[in-house]
Amino acid sequence: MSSLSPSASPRSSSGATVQALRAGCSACGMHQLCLPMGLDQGDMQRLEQVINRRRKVKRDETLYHVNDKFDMLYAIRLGHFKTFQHNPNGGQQITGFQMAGELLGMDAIGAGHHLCEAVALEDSEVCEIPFASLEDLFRDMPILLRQFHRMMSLEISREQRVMLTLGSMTAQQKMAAFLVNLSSRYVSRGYSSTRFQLRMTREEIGNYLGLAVESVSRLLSGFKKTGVIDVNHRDVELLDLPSLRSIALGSDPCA
Amino acid sequence: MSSLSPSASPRSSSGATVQALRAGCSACGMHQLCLPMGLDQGDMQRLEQVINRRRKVKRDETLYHVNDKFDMLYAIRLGHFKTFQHNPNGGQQITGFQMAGELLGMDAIGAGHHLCEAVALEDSEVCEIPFASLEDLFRDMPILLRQFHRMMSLEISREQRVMLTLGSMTAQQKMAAFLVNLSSRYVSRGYSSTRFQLRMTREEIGNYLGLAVESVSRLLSGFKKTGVIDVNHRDVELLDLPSLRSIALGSDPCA
DNA sequence: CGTAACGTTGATACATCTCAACTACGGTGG
DNA sequence: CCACCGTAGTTGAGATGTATCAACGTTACG
Repeated sequence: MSSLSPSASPRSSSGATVQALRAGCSACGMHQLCLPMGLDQGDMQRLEQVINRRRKVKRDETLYHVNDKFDMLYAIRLGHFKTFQHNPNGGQQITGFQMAGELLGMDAIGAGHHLCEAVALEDSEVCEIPFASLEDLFRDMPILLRQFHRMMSLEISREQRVMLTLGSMTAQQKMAAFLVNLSSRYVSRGYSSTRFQLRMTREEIGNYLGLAVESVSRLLSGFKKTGVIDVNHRDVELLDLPSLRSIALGSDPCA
Repeated sequence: MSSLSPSASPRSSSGATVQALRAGCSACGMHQLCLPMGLDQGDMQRLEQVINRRRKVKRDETLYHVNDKFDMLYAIRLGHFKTFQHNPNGGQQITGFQMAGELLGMDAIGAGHHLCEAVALEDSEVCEIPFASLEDLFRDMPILLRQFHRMMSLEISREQRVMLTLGSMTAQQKMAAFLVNLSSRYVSRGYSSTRFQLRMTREEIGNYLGLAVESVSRLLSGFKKTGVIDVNHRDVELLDLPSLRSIALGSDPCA
């Protein structure tokens, strides 16, 4: 593929499309969750200027590989990703599922190159944010800096919750916690808290939670049988969110 | 206890002691690992000025609790800590063991209050760094900012490695990886790569690795029997670091 | 329409936990 | 200084949650 298609030029007859492509943070539905949170109009425009382009990433396509040089952060504009580390046996350990408004690549700042791989779970779109330019903005945009620190910190605490899950929960608790977590993240994006589609395979869920595929399947079937959820393929409905929460907390109301 | 002992006053006949107490980052052995890494003399002094005091934390004493308001980061000057989350059953899930030169509290920036608890594993000492003052310094100390980002990022990738450990390793691999990790951290602090003291109990190791105490004990005994390590209580010697590494990677040379 | 990836369900195996008994150590008070 | 006691650690035997193996159903897609 060519690195720059002709239509990337700003002058074009189809103004609307280009506008949409050029449209930056202010027009993005994720801007209260993402890096521009809290910025005024002027600062947001300055931020938009450093985002050199938006990039479409097709399903199963890799956004970055392990050992790729780090120079960009990626803000997910649309779609879902998974990030994973390679374990020594050639397998992978998924460290997170990311959705619109979340930032990818923060783990690479320290090492200068990527330590994990990010793959799109569906056709997606990210904003490329050159980190060097972002650092320049930090100098005189303290609100932006603060939001960046917030996002890094939230990533740290997210991972701590995953450790808690992996280290001290039963399979059933893990599964319930996983569904509850997805639910709350969709809520904060304006979607239903009870109905959503799983963007990942059972195998990916199992990998993430430290469970076998078969266990994931059995657990979902079990939840369905006891009526706390309904599942058909990737479509999930959380019929009894409170019960699901209490299962996650270790008290099984249906035991 | 009184909040300020008389000897905290700068004027004192025992100049050396006071000097040591006042002495900031430049005199601290950890300064190439910690926040001041890469700063010139002047910048380091400005950083020292915002560190309002050093605080001793006795063994088993809590540095901060869950829900404590966040306003400080803590740089460990001396000693060891554990951080843990509370799991719903009243237990804890240890999310990390921290040693000198490492930063505590970064996970609280996002929420504004602490989400985990930090407890000293031995008599320790930390530098209190008011985060608001640190943010002020960031404005005109880009090198400091960069190092801060590095440290946050490294924390994210550290946690990802723990996820890999918890999610896809056998008990034996976890234990080997744990020892190898401690080893490498002691090396970068100038200590032996093969001889060190465990600062935590078997129970804490097990909790961290998602294993029962008894399993930890059996694994250590097993390693001792096959000659890859020597253990006596908290004293460990890694007799065959390469073997230990390959056990961690999944290939057991002694199987 | 065929094929491969995905998902489900059952039977069995096994890694690790749990329970239990015991030992060793370190601090404390007599 | 010694005896005591509680905590930490070890080891064994048995229980169990989850993985593994195997067979099969289902969906998506070329």
